[in-house]
Amino acid sequence: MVRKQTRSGKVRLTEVAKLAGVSPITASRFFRNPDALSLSKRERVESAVKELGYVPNLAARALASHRTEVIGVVIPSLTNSVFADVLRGVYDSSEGSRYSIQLANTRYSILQEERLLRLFRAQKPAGLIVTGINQTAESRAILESMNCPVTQIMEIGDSPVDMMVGFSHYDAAFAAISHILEQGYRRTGFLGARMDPRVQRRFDGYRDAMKAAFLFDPNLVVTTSMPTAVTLGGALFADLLAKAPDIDAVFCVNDDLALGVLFECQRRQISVPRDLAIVGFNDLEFMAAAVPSLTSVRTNRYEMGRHAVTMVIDAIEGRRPEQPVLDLGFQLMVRESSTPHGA
Amino acid sequence: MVRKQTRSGKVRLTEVAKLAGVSPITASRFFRNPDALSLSKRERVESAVKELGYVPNLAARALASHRTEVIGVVIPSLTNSVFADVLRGVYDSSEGSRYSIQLANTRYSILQEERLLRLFRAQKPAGLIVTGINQTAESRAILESMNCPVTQIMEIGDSPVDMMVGFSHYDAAFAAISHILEQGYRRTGFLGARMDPRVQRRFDGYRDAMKAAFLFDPNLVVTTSMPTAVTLGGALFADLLAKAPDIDAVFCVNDDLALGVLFECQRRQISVPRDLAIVGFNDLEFMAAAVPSLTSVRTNRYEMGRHAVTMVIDAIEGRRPEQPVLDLGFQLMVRESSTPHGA
DNA sequence: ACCATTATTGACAGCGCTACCATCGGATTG
DNA sequence: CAATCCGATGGTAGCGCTGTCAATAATGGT
Repeated sequence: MVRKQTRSGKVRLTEVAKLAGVSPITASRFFRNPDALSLSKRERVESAVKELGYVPNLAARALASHRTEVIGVVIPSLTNSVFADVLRGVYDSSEGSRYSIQLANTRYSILQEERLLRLFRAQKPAGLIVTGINQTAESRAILESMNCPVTQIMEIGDSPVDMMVGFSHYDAAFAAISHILEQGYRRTGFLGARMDPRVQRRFDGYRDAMKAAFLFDPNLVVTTSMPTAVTLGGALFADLLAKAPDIDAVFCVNDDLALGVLFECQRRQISVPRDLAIVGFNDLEFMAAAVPSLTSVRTNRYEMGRHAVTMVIDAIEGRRPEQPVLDLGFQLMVRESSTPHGA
Repeated sequence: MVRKQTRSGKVRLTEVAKLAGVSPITASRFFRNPDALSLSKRERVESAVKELGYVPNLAARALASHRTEVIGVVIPSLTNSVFADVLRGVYDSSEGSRYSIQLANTRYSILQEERLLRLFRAQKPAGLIVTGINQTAESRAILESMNCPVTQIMEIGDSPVDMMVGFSHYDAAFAAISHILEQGYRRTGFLGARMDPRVQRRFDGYRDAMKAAFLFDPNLVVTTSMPTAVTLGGALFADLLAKAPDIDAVFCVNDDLALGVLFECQRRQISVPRDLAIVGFNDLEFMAAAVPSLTSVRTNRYEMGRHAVTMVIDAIEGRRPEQPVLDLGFQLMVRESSTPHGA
């Protein structure tokens, strides 16, 4: 029975209303605000919807209501597995809700970001999730003019456009370096790739922690604007060794680099952690499996994605969080690669 | 000047038409089929669009035209970095086109896939990209009823719904095993996680290659339905060693497992490749960086994403490829982990 | 020069839904 | 019991765009 109607062509809301014996507008309300209907009508509409296999026409809905049920997500990279985790959280949270996700990729270009935001504005999204806090002035203006909830993710800062969920990269790096220093290492190198704003803040944390111990030395720092890669970790480490042969520890801005360093050490017969400590960032799954296991800073990427969507949806539906900035923190995962005397 | 109009509110096509001195429908045609306009009108409309900062209302367009410019992409996982690469290709190809991507995640459930396809049907996408060739009968029926170009990706098979781009997982695994056997290894184990259809076909390739050499032994096979992970690679390898202590090689269905095996070998002081050969699948970036470097089967994931989108867009616009099935092949990347006597 | 044919253009009528406001009955109040 | 209010429901009028088809201008062939 269902089948026949479905096949015969489109079922409109009018048909549903007719079958349920209500006006189209009442049937419409069934979807947008079911609580406003009396129980009897609600049931009749519901069964009519089921019987006819009605599927709302989203375009018509958007046109008539001047709203969409799309949440835009702007991230800088699809390659970086960090964002894969965030996206998993985003999609997990959006499933089951009425909202769908529209993804856009800036490739780490703030101009591209501006362009994408302009595109999004034309689509009138119900909410928006953007990465980081370093938007251009124009981008911020667009965001503020959009008149929809916005969540900035990955890091937190002082002047949210609207809401934020993230953590302090500075603090995380500072904590990692403090741990290294506590273990007795003095000459800790810094390896950085793709120096985006968040990586830059990790560097600041490194620098300040080292300076606080009067151990900062520019020769210990090797960075590149190239995108990160395991191979690159080995290469940067080789550069670092050339500049500062006496290093006894390396802080890598991400785990790929750290793995590359570990492999390079194996190649050069450098004993980890005896001759060299290695600390990474993000705590990807392989860090615990490596031999020796690699210390890292765990970041709650999946939760970031989940919360970002939840916060946006809540705000869309009028339930604004009392705390617009959510700090998800980080955990220092101390493992063999930085504990020469055991953990 | 642009600014004032933009800010003042919505600019509709009517306004553009008025400024250009043409009828609204002519202005509309400027977007859908500019070649149908005379040069003078085209130029007038174009400059009016620019001057007013006109942005089309997609909802109205979709409602009036009964079409959208959305390409649906259905993949089984966001975690698996294999799909991250595919998605990169997908997004790269779609940028610059008029089409936008709508992503959906089945979590390896063909029932979820069915549900998602039903959702997509309601949205009338312009094209669709789905993963694999193992859809349910119902899913196939939906796909066929959708009346839009469909590309199946990741693998190829005999009865495409419409188009296909992928490679033979069977052949790839067969080639990998042939290489291992050529190197003189006899007892090659098989490690498999998340035995989805494509992984199953890799197993078939392994099994047949081993059988052809009269070396197949069920004790050499360890699989699990758990999702893949580096740690899991180590665990599965431990199981395998327990079942068959005399193995001299391991074929892993993906690179994460292979890396886990390598680490486990380091832990157990098993020399690779002298005591054990390791071969992975996909050729993620770290495989070349590992010590020893790890042999793998390179699959062209980024290109798969790119081609899938290109093929779908071409088909939407009436340029159907003469060859609906595109085999992107694979490359065996022979490295230290499987060449005891040097490469 | 005339007619057939093709390139351009425009008028009209919706697409399917919801915003807005009006209505109506019943509960609440003094 | 009238006045008031509120919750539930319906009528009307578009949202901004494009499909369809008719009208017109331009072109070419004889």
